[in-house]
Amino acid sequence: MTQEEKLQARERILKAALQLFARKGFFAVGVREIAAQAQVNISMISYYFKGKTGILVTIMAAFMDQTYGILENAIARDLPADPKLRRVIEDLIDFVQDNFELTEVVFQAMPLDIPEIAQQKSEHVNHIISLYNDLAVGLGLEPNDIELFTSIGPAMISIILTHFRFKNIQRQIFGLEFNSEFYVRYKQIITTLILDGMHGLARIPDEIKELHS
Amino acid sequence: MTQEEKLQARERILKAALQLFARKGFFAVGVREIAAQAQVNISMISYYFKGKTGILVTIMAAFMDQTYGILENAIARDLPADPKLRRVIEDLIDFVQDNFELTEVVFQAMPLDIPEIAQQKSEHVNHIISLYNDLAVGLGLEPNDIELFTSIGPAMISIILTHFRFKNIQRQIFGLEFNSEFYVRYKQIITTLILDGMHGLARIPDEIKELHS
Amino acid sequence: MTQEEKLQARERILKAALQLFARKGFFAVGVREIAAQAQVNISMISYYFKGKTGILVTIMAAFMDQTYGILENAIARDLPADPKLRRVIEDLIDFVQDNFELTEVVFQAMPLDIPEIAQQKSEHVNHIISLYNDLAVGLGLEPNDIELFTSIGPAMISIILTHFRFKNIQRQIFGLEFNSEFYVRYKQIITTLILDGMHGLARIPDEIKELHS
Amino acid sequence: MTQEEKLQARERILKAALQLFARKGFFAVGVREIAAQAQVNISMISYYFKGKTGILVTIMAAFMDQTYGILENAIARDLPADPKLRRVIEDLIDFVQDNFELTEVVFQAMPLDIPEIAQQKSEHVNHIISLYNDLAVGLGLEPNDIELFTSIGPAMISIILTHFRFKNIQRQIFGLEFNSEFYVRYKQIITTLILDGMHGLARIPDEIKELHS
DNA sequence: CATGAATGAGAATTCATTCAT
DNA sequence: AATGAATGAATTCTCATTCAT
Repeated sequence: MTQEEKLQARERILKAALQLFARKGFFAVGVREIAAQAQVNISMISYYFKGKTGILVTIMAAFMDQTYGILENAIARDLPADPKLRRVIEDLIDFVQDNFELTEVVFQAMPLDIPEIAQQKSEHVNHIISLYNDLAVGLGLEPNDIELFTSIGPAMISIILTHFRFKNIQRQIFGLEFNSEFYVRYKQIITTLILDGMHGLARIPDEIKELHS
Repeated sequence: MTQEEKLQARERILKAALQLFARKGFFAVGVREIAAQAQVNISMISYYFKGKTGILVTIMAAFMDQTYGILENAIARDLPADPKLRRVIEDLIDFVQDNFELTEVVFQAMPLDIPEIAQQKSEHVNHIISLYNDLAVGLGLEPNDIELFTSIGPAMISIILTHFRFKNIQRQIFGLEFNSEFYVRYKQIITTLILDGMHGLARIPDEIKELHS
Repeated sequence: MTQEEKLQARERILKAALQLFARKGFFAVGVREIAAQAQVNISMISYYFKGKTGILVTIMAAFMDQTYGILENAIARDLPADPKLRRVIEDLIDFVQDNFELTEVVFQAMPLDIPEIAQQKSEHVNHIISLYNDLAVGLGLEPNDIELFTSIGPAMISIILTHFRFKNIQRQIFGLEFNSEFYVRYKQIITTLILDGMHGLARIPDEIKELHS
Repeated sequence: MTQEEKLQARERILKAALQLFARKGFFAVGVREIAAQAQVNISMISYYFKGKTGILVTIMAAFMDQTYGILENAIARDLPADPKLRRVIEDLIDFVQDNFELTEVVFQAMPLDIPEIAQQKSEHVNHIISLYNDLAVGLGLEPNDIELFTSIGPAMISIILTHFRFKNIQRQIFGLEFNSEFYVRYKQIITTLILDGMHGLARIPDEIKELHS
């Protein structure tokens, strides 16, 4: 047990940091707080991660590793476009539900000026856009339509994430229980919202043509 | 001029804080930095706002004042459901575009543990849900379907906001110019996405019925 | 009195730092120690000097300002070479005696890797060499003989400084009192040592010629 | 080879410490840095030297051992005073050139408040003064003229050392190459400077007598 | 209204050393 | 003999705020 605990010091720090960053934001959390929650000596944070920012870098890397795997698997599936997109969305919902804190921290960090993660940020965006292109073609959208991607790309994940971000506030206000039944319906709502929305987008050019004729 | 500038000290602080909070996050910004950018003595922040958190409270209040006005006006319009929703979305896009920093700061702050703004946060959610109900009915959705609201309510605004959050990153990576032409198309994309998505949602119950028959 | 003390906070920090740096070395002294001795809040050090290294930068600048003045005055005197050099040396001894800590700190810092003072260091050396050239000519030495300068230039000041560096050790060991009588003789010893040494140097070329003939 | 390297761990620590202490000063260097440069585990420093200060004590002892040998050999030579002093100086220059880091570290440490080396420091000074007396007599100077010794004793070594201390700065500024040709001339300059200076000192009493007559 | 020096608590990090393995 | 994780004290610096002027 002691053996086991000692080996897990690094992991405990990561877990504690994830919880705290997600709840309070990266800059609002101090290393003392992380160390206390991880039941670890404060110095261990610099020892393992070379500073508070190092934890964030590690978190970003973990997020990217995991999401790429999920998305690539989903896209590789041999399915028609609609069910494939539906599966991608469902997988993403599962992922965000299972890794809400991870996702939240990353999305909080993305638009902030934190030089240490600038490179990871652009790598991530580049990676995501290549995956998006694969999906877009199947849905009748133009690939490499960067403007379209910048309009809806980040929106896809944020639609999902936002629900989880506001879960706590909504639980307090509405007294809702977000149980598994809720999430069965939630998945249906979100997949419908996105799929029908995307189909609508695919029709836009025609409508414009009609408009102009 | 000097006279005028002196009178604007409070405004300069607000403007500087808005910029910095949006770019770096509330906790990452110090009062010294705000004071420097506002070209104001540090003490003025405590003097005018009773502390750094006071600035945030003021910002939250300003956001709420403005958005309620816009939404209430939009909803009061005598229009069919679809065009009305379209106008609401367009108005929101205009608002976020014109007040990106304000919106960004508020959305950053919403899920964070900051006691001083807790009350404002729940007031805001309650207000929004009542406005949502008015719109939902017109679209054939059940009013007071809290579960549906918690699923898509926050998503609506975040779809829009996320674009603006990632604008800077995307500008750097893709070299895109987000000019007025872009935003004409952007509005069309987002309204289509949301309207078609919402219509899809309105059909769900029927599909389920068919499924069960 | 309180008035006066408050205004002197910056000066008290400088004085305390000077004493401590001279006695223990720059890196061996902590800001807490400086603040305690200066009877000043620790934060004041960052406030006035932007950090511990900032104190060193200020000290370096003060040393350079003062020594340039002295040397330029000495060199501008309308005197034959020998008495002029003698006066320069006597002025330097007076300066080091009056400003031992200042000189000691600067000479300790000169050969150390401290990036923040790198520029000051090279400015200083460049300035000194131009002053040296003026003196060299009068003594029958080649000006711009960089090799000669690098051999004896730093030695001149260190001859003087070293006495003061070892004063404390020697006082403890030999029980000497270094009073004003001592320094009258000291001046005579050092000026003789240097003048006769420099004259010897001026004769070297001839001796070499003789050697080669 | 691995075997050999392992046995040299202690030596590698000493060598690394010497380099770093000389370049950055004793207190500016941390054990981690030493261990890293020596490619040795951090604990080894405490293991072999009982702490960072232990390295300094070892360095001081090594310096004293070596210099005493050199000076005693030089003084034991059966030569007239002038050539003997010249040889002493040349031997010292050779020593400092070959052991610059050792000398630099010791001279840096001499005036600093480090209790662990206080005893070594006074032993050293006592030893040096006895050697000085032997030389002084031959040059026509009074032995046991402590005042004279305190004036010029430390100066002798510092004249030499200072050149090496400022070598790096001067190399950067003047682009000089300090090759073996330079040091042939350097030896001539320094021996002349010191010998002629010392002869001048030997004449002082006469001049004073003449002055008073 | 405005200043800016001053405060003291708290920030992150680095330190030399120890200890179980 | 050697490792490297762990410690806790100490490091420098920054924080938001206050107060006398």
